[in-house]
Amino acid sequence: MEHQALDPDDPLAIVKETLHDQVANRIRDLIIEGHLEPGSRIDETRLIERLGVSRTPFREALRTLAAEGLIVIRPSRGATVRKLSPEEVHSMLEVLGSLETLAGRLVCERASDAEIASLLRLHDRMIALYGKRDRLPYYKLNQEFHTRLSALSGNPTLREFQSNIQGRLKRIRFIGNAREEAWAGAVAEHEEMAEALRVRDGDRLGAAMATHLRSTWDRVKDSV
Amino acid sequence: MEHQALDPDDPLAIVKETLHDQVANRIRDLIIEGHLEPGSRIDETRLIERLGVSRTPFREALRTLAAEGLIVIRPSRGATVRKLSPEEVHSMLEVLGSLETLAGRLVCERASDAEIASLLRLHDRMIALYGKRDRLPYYKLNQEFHTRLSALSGNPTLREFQSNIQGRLKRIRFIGNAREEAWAGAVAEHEEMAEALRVRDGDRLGAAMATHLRSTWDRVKDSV
DNA sequence: TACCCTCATTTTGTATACATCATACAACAA
DNA sequence: TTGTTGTATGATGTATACAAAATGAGGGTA
Repeated sequence: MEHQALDPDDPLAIVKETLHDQVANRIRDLIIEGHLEPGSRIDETRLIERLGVSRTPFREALRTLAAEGLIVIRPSRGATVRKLSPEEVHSMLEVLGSLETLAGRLVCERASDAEIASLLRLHDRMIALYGKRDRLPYYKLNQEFHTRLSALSGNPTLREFQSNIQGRLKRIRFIGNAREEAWAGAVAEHEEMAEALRVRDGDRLGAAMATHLRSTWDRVKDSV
Repeated sequence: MEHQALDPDDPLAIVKETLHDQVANRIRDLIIEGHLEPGSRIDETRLIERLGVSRTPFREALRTLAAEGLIVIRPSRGATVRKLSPEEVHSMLEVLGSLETLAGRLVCERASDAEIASLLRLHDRMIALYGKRDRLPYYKLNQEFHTRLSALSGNPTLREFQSNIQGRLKRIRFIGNAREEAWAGAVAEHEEMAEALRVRDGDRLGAAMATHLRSTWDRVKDSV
């Protein structure tokens, strides 16, 4: 007899997480939080010791992260945290722009009124945080806004890739809003996105997303 | 003293490939060639035996393939070849359309005349093969055309994602051109793409790519 | 017949041991 | 010196051993 297929949305389901998944998540966090710097070597022995796992799940996690583009493994030479060149960052923002433009159009076509309302609520909370210049929560909500927008496109592949690129750029984009006028610019672009959402104008929202991501490049290009 | 960074173009360089890379490539081929059917279980024991490797590199390869979206691993339940729902196929073609639209525009902006000429030569060879109804070589050249177009966009991220989606859809798209009129339609779309390339009209090429991938969905949707 | 149990078997997850390779450094030669 | 070769050390790659979990086949009960 086979078990029922697990429904990941079922709140009763016990989510079983294997060690390599836990390790992968942990290392992802270490990279994002800056404990592992881009370009730096990942010392297997030391990290294994600190994480308290054996090499097998650890190395499997490394393979996953490599496939995700977060680290680079060179045969017999170990793994390093991937260091993005400015060109690579630009290329990612270019692709992200294309993806989120599509997401914007799809959301206006397919999302329910309730879903759009929830996006707008997220937006309002972001604006409130901007008013208080509360940078970290704003940043997190901003990430969530883009993630949700992609999710609500109803296109799982779009969602997957958006999430992947966002993951690769997480650290860099955090730096982006450091300057006050850059942050103000981003907020203005978000206002335009929110307005397009309110009137469900897919082309307008798409254009706003494209503009937003081109501007994002302008905001971060000097710090990469 | 550190080794010289390997120049992959140096014909003298010994390309070192670890076992898990070889295994990953091998399994990719097995999936594409249909020896491992979508939805079917991947029997670790048996496959390991036939490949002649131990479990460690094999399982690392599985992790890589899972991150690429080719297989699905459920904790304690083993791996299965990912079976795409029609919705997923559609979502991938939608994203691929968006990516290749961007690629088309970028190629017209950035590629050299020689590069565009090489794309057009590829196109001409495809047409010749279509004239002979030589399906397998046509299919392969077609894949290469799309791959090269993405590469010539000069955007490495675009290239990476295009390649990923193309890999996931390889089997399905092969089925697509089975019917004669479907194939003829694809060829007509490629003629339009070639013409846009000749005159370096980025918007026109982008539009042609978008149309092409929407039509691809129409061609494959009944067989997924 | 349908529905649990139980337990052997198989399969998967993890740890560890062994093999191979890169790197650093010392000894030597030019 | 300067460059080259040999060698030790540590890190990476792979195989195997052991642990834990899932699966499946009876066998009993309602």
